[in-house]
Amino acid sequence: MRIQRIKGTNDIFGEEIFYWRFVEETFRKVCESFGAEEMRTPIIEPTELFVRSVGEETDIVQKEMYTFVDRGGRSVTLRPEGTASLVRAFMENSLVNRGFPQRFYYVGPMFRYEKPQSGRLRQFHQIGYECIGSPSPRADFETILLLNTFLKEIGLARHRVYINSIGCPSCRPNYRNALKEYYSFRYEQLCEDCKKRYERNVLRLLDCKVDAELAKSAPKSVDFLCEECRRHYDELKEYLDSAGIPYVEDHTLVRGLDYYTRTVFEVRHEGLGAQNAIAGGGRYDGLFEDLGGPSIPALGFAGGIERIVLAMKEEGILPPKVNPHEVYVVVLGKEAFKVGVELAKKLRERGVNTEVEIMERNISAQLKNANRLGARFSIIIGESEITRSVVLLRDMASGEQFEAGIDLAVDRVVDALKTKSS
RNA sequence: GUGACCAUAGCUCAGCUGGUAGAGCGCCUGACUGUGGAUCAGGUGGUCGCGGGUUCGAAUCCCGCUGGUCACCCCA
Repeated sequence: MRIQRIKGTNDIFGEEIFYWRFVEETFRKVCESFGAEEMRTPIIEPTELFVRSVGEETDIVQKEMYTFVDRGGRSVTLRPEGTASLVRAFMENSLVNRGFPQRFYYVGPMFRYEKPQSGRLRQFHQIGYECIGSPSPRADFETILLLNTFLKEIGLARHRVYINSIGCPSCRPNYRNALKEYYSFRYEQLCEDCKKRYERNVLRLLDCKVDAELAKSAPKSVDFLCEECRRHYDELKEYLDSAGIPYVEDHTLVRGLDYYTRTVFEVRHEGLGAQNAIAGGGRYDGLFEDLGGPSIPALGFAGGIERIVLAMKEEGILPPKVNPHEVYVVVLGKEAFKVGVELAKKLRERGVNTEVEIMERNISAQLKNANRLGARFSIIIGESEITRSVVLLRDMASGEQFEAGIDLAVDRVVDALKTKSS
């Protein structure tokens, strides 16, 4: 058997690549329009980084990380998410000195050892954004606004923004106790997994699908918020309302990463199936300290490119495409090839994507190839053209063709492409 | 990690209750020896995912493995 790709990974090419480029380029554009700069961090990090940030008890750390020992005996991990790396990089490069706030975005592959299904792969790709330094709900608002703007630019319509507040270290213990009390009376009704969660992390009980009914009438985190958290949450909603950004309060929304404080949010798409969260994030005011740094408030989100692309397809959104074969240069013979190469060079300098025949085929096969590739024009160069210093210009759509001097041919093709495509 | 369904030509699939492979599309060639897209003719193409078992005989039945898909779990 031939070697095949690793389970849960994908080759991306052809039509698919245009969706990806559109998502990535739109994200870059939107982030930069909000004042964010790009950051690229290694995809491999010390295992410790994720254990301390994402949380020892989380599923990600417990069973989903690509962790191995390198040749130097160090435990390293393929990043399962982007925030930890960015925070690490922020501290390691002393970026505090640049003042606040600082907005960053990133694009790249993440790795989680899970069983693949629709919208879930072992190597998947995220676009992410982090806003560092502001404790204000205005930062939360702006971050959600940015995400919303991006999704709108992509063209998505059938998605919803869900928000919740899970409090801070001072008020969450109260809530946790209330939840424990609530579930202690219903312990026997819980599914096996939830019985374990009851001990480890009660908050997780809320997003269990088996016990969803119980979660509906469970105590809500928003009812246990301290004064500060309460004000923060209310103000965020005020800004969202004022800006006309639609959202739904979901009191069962708790995220699977331990570093979140106060605001958490998620965007779900209705056309997607089980894995319907296309983006998610929240505030992480304690993360810098958890990683041994100063206390710096921050928040951010990540979106899954694969899932966003699925959502686009679901809604019938087509990305812009690039035709790498606008012009096909048909050459008949060695001298014609030399002339064709020169002509192609001039066209490329004018920004026209041009392919020159290198298979030494007959004219019929070359035109057939040009047609298949979707060339708008073919330029035919044979011996009779060379002796008269002309080329044949063929419009592939109409089949019309005429002779032109080489320099004139370049101008005419460039003009024709310009008028047609605009 | 658990479960269900699936795995035949480059692609989409057929192959009924076991008798050692077929279609459409694609690709190549020709009709059209310097003209593509339509049509027609011909050609290329598969140790039927891998390994084992039952059988005179397995693509077809059974078991295992690998991979895919979907769901659980969790998340992007």
